[in-house]
Amino acid sequence: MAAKTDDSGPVLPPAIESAWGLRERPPKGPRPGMSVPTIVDAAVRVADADGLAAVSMSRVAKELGAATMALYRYVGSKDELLMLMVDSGYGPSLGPPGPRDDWRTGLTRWAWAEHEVLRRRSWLLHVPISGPPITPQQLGWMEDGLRCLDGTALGENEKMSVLLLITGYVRNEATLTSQIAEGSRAAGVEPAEMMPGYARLVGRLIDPARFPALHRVLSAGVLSQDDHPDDEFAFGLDRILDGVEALIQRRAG
Amino acid sequence: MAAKTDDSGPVLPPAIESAWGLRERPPKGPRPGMSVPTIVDAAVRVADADGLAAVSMSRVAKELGAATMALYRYVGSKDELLMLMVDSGYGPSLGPPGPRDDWRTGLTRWAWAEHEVLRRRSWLLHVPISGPPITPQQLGWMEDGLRCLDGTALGENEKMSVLLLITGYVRNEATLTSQIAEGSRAAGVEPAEMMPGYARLVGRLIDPARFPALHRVLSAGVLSQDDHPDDEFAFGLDRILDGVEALIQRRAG
DNA sequence: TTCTTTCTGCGTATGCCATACGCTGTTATG
DNA sequence: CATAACAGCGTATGGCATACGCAGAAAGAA
Repeated sequence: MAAKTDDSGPVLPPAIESAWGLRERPPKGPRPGMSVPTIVDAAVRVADADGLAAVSMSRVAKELGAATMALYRYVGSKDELLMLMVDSGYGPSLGPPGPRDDWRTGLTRWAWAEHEVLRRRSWLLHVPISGPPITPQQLGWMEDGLRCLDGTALGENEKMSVLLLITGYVRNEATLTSQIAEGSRAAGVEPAEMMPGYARLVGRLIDPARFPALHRVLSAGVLSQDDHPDDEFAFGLDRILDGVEALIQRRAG
Repeated sequence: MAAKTDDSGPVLPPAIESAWGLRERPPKGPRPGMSVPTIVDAAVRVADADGLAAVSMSRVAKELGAATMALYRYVGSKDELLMLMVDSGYGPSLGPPGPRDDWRTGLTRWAWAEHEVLRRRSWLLHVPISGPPITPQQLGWMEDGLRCLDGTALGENEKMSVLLLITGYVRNEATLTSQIAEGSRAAGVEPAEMMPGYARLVGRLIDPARFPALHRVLSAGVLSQDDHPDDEFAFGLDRILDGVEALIQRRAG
């Protein structure tokens, strides 16, 4: 009744609490043979090596030389493990922007950092996200993004909207390129041949009379040429930041 | 060797070919008791009623009064069924924009149409997408989007980028609101209480010294107030279209 | 010391899932 | 009326997450 200023509210699963450094080792009982971070690291190792689909409780346990059910002493469910994998997979945030950087420089750096993480660990895109972030490093990334907008005249809600907009864009773009990579691996085709193959397929399927605009796109050979995907990313990002800039100007004026 | 101008290229699964109206009924053998559309409709009915997780081959078969394995005479795999479910779930596209509409009016209408579909059928967001669209109605939506940009000076590749940008935004925004809805249902909480609960939780977890910007957001009560989510959507959409407008102006000038 | 509590590790079992395989019966054509 | 080509589907396989409860370890209480 008197102990903690708990405020009640939603209760965090034990494994997540341990990610926040709360929760000490219980006084009795045998010494734990593993720990939440050990398990999460093993799971990340599996995902890095063989993709998210290979991450099963039994596979992670095997990676640790333990039995499947032993893991459940540390994580409440596979979903919980996935949440912790995301937190660990993103890694620590970059830290706040340099003091001389304007918001656009900062957010550009921020977006590229996430872009890079998702390029290296595309399995992060396949983890079903079930809600807003509650893990320490995830919130660290959010903090960094907010810091970039510190000097602007945006309202706090607008800052959040801007971050959501950008992170959403980064994830979408990463999803598209990872789909090409994974599709080419599955079909045993060169990645550079994926989009041309797709263009030929669609061209064979559609009637130019019913899909004139699409037919024009195909005829232009747009899907067949290989723009460097990083240029494509930078292009779209600048489009979005232009929109943000317009908003910031208006709020400042 | 001489028959069709086939061009070879990737081969389409039979069920997808049937969605394009290719593929006639074979001359011999018993009359089929069902059809690809029947199965897809049943699957969509299950998803509408109980969510995507409830869509299993056996559940869909039960819906049709058939045995599980009977479905495999019509669809090659569950993934194929999912692809067809997406095509059917989106429904037919709106059709091209009115002849007097400018690109911005057209794309706004286009984005809101997808927004509405995803609001009604949030399970569409949970279907893992494995590549660019190859089904008729999906390509119909793409055609409509391209038509909106017909009068502009954008290159064909830029038109595609713009559509990808917008559809990505629509899906992201829909994902966020659907997460709130699903989370509240899972936790047995009023939807309006979700974000305030989240804000309290994060406030309890973070150290204001290490997360100053985030702390400021929480103090502003931003996450607690219930902006009408449609306003939020419209706001972000306008931000993106501002960016597009800047691009179109530059190309026109 | 010995007993008790509380924990860890994990073997077993349950119930779900997608789907490979092969049998039975149907249909239209030769 | 024989036969080829197909539809329906029963059965079996191998995967999965995870509920449950037991055996033994550690640390405090007696």
